[in-house]
Amino acid sequence: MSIRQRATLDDVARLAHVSPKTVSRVFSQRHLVSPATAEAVLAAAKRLKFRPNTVARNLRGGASNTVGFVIGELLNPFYSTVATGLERVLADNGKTLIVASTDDTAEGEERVADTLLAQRVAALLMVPVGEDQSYLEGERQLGCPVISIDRPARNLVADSVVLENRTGAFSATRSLMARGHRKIAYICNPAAVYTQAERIQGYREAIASGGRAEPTPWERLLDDPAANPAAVVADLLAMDDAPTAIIAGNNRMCIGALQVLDSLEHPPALIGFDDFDTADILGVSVVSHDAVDMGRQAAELALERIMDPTGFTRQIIIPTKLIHRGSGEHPPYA
Amino acid sequence: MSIRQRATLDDVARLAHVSPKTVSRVFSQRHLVSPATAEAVLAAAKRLKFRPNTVARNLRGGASNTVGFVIGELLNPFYSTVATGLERVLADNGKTLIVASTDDTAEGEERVADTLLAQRVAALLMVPVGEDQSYLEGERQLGCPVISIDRPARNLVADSVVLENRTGAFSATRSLMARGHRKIAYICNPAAVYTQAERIQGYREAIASGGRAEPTPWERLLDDPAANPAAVVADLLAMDDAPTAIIAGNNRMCIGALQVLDSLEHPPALIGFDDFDTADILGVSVVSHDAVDMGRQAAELALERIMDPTGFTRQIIIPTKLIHRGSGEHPPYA
DNA sequence: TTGAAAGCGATACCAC
DNA sequence: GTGGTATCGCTTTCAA
Repeated sequence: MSIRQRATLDDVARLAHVSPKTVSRVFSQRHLVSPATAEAVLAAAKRLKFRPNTVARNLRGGASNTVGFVIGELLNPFYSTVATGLERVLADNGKTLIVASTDDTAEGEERVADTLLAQRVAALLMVPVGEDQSYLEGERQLGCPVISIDRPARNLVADSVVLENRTGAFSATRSLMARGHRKIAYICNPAAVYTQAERIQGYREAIASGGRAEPTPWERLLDDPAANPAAVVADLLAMDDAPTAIIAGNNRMCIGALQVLDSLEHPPALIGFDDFDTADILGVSVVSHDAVDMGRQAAELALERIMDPTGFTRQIIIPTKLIHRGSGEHPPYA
Repeated sequence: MSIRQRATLDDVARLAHVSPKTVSRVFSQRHLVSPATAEAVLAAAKRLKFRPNTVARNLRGGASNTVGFVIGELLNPFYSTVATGLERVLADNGKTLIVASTDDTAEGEERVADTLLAQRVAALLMVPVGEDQSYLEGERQLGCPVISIDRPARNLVADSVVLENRTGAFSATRSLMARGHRKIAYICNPAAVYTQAERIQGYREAIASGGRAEPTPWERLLDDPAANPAAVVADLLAMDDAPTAIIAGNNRMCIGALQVLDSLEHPPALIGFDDFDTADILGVSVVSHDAVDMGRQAAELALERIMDPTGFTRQIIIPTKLIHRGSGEHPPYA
């Protein structure tokens, strides 16, 4: 199984008896070449199995046709869904998507961003993990736009696309209150991220709007990746003054809660954040959003910035929506 | 917010009063440069915010440090899970992952593969969609290895990583038979893909091993993306001779079946293919597999082939495992 | 409409 | 240890 040589533009030119430049034109500005010449060139290209090299092509321009996406963990369905939206828009615009994971660490983020920048991505999309993205400021000034997804970047001028977290949590809480709940818990893990800070805020505002001044004793803001969601819920329910309703700050906590609630005769009401496949079967009410659209909008923002790196930065807010499926609509059982 | 120029290796050389070649060495073969010179170069590089350009670097070598992954739909958790495994191994080996979706069409596959090959990916990983991948034969001979994931490529010499589909379906069927089931249905959509062909085969073999020669009347092999899984199940259950157990050939069909079964007092037994997040909560027995590992193995195969494009192709089989959770272990209710 | 020549940013080969 | 020089594959002036 021998390895042949790859044909270059020059090879094609030679075979077609034209100059390299003409071949180049055939593959980029066909209309500037006479039909006869073009045909001859294409025939030669075909015979040699010639394929233009995008990399060499972009070497001139400075930036490539690739866009980087720095993500915590592709395994997380939320991010892979965002990636789907990104990829669709980018592909439609002749760009390809490079994905790189940070393992959810700040060092990982910087390392990975570095790799992507070395590839001269035309734009850098990222879900920030670290506390500080100022290390990207130089690149931004060098013309590589940065778009922050799901959480705003810190100490860096960057466009961002985030969810309507606060309002989402607020509505969920108010919805429970409207059904008579007064003892509403909020559980999440990890808690030290922008999205949770916002959601907690929304929860607290709703609680406060009900006349309660001090924070509730039912907040469980964990920050231990190893923590067992089910145990947290079990603890809450064992309280003397147990909550009659629970808001789960994310997917994992919601599913963890379900494991406990499933076996109860009179479970507390439950509303999750982030929709999931079997939520309708399980009758779980959730604060939902369109993550594909989030990716799409981020990609469009990126394309816009690639065209024009100057101009004011923008923040796009993706709406959230409370979906009623039963688990969050019954009154307190006590 | 002015756009500055990006510093090149030459700029650094000039500032450090050394030749470009020396700068190059500092960034690739540091040990060949005297510590003093290296330090001076690094200082200059830092001042100019110099970052080596991977693209230009790879221009010489012929192939890049990128690996392409052609996928039907990143939205499908199975594929995004595979992508996770891929990315981890590739990142550990200094390669970056480019993902591109085909929208599950053969034309899409070819178009997307073309884009990736034009980027000179060092290897092409793909979940084949079309009926024929012979169009890649030329590239393979040109030194770009192709690794087929989840289904073997057709008319193309390529390594592949697939699941133990047949045995998985066989075990599931036998397990149901061991619990007294004789009327076992198999439902899937789409049916015209390798994985389903294999699983159906395993199902039939198990049925045959029970002494039944002719095919069962409970096979529902659909090929209509718009078909409603729940309706298929409802139809089955409405039969005079309704099945007492159902095997769902994939995730979507399994969840569709659940929607119907959930409301029945004496539902038929159910075993799904592909695990999912809430399967344990719902008590759904499934034929499970490790998709992250699948990606990992595919990536390792790719790296191996990049090093040595010759040699025999291999097929790696990822084991499947029947997980008992209740839905598939009860006897027939009739 | 077509072509010659000079890069793009880095590396490799070969001297010193 | 260090430096010239050609080169990777293509595109962009600028002429013809």
